[in-house]
Amino acid sequence: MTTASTPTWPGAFGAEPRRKRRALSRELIVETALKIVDTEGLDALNMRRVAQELGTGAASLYAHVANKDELLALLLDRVYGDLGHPEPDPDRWREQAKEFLRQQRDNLVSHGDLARAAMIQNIPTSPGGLDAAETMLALLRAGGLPEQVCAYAVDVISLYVVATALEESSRKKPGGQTDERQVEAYIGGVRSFFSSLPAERYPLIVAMAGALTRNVGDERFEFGLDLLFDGLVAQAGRTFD
Amino acid sequence: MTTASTPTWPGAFGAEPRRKRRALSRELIVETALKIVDTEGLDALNMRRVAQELGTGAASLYAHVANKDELLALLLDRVYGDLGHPEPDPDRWREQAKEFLRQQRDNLVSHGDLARAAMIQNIPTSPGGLDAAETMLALLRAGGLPEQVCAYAVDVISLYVVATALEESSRKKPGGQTDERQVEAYIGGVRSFFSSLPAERYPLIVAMAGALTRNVGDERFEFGLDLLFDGLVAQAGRTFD
DNA sequence: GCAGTGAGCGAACAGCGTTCGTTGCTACGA
DNA sequence: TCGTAGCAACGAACGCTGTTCGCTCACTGC
Repeated sequence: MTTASTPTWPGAFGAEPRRKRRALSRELIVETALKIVDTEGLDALNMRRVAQELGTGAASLYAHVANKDELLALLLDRVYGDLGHPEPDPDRWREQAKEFLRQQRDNLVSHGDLARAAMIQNIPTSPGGLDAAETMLALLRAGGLPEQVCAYAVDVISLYVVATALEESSRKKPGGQTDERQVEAYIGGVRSFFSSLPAERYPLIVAMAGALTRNVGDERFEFGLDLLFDGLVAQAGRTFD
Repeated sequence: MTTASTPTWPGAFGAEPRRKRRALSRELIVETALKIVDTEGLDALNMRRVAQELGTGAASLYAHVANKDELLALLLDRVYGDLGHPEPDPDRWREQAKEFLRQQRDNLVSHGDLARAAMIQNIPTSPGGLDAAETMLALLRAGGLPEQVCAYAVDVISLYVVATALEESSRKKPGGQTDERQVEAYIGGVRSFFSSLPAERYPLIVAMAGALTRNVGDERFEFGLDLLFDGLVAQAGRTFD
């Protein structure tokens, strides 16, 4: 059931941290799980760890959350729920859409490698995910694109955002803050790997090692966005059936 | 080490299936694992299951394979190794590239939900993956696209292929063959879910439920390919630095 | 014919998600 | 004010996972 009974909260907030019976709730569990993902990464997230953080046992969580998959879905829903939903303006739809997607990506990368969970869950079924899809569809429709083009496009685009977020997050240790040194070291490692390959077999990869690992701010992400929207506009005249 | 010592193969092929000491090898293990993924899906793949299939224990596999991650990498490498690599023709580069990507996708979807493993492994480091990247780069360069555009594009494109394969495979039960009935049932379920949503909050999703779940052959995949290549050509004039 | 080497292997470990049966607090009715 | 019903919380356990540890023993080179 989605409606958890309202949690009782006896006494002042945080007054008795070690009272025997803590007041658990979906929200508290999701909050705690998100904190773990933020600081230690998705791999460190397990039911026992969440329970430990709440000073209880894993079994207690199952009164509020069906299973780990549902917990992950709730995490994603929470992250997608943090998005602002602009009013579509036909004159600015493209920039609005790009801004919306930037926000979506930033939200994801700010929560460790949570994007990895989003990658598996391909079709949005949670309120937050549906809200995001609805907003994106509205922006595309505001651009005057045909219905079927919008339908196909919304899939490709959100896929790109999630995948980019995943790639971005994989460059950072689960530690947390954007240590520029860390990212640079990772990129450098990949570049030297490409450079070290046999040039007879991989001439282009070797020659383009620099271009392939270029990492200047959000240039890569922005390139993909422009590519997608240019392609989208070019496909606008396409007919179906 | 990548060079496994040449496996001894005593007697005729399959002559003594129940001799005490089986001749294991990387190839045999990979082959067996791939068979399991094909027939039962990626979730059913574990070391004990592979060992059981080979009539031995899980521990025996670790003499040939470092760990499960390496096994997955080997599986992916094998699948990517099955690709044909066309000679780039500047007059036909776009159609060649599209055909190459279709092949890539078909290879992936023909092996259950193996694409899920490919999704995590973002940067190709195995011979097969590098071969695919090299070929794709050659095709893009044959199109006369700038170096940095090719570098960014090869990432976005291969991402799209893998993600599409993943989505496709998630529509089938691990059972195996493309049961059209099954896919239709899945799609229908998603469509009716979209239709059943509250129209006040999700007007576009409800109205476009049909378009969003349209599944006519490879139209969806081809749409994405055309979108990407149109966008790519549009981005060709872009300058960097 | 024999010693030595290393693959094969059973057993075990630590960790995972999840379930079971019990406990004990809390809110409510008598 | 007391008793009790209901249910969240909980410890322990189950079955599964990937992986490691030594022992065994068949094959190889001498």
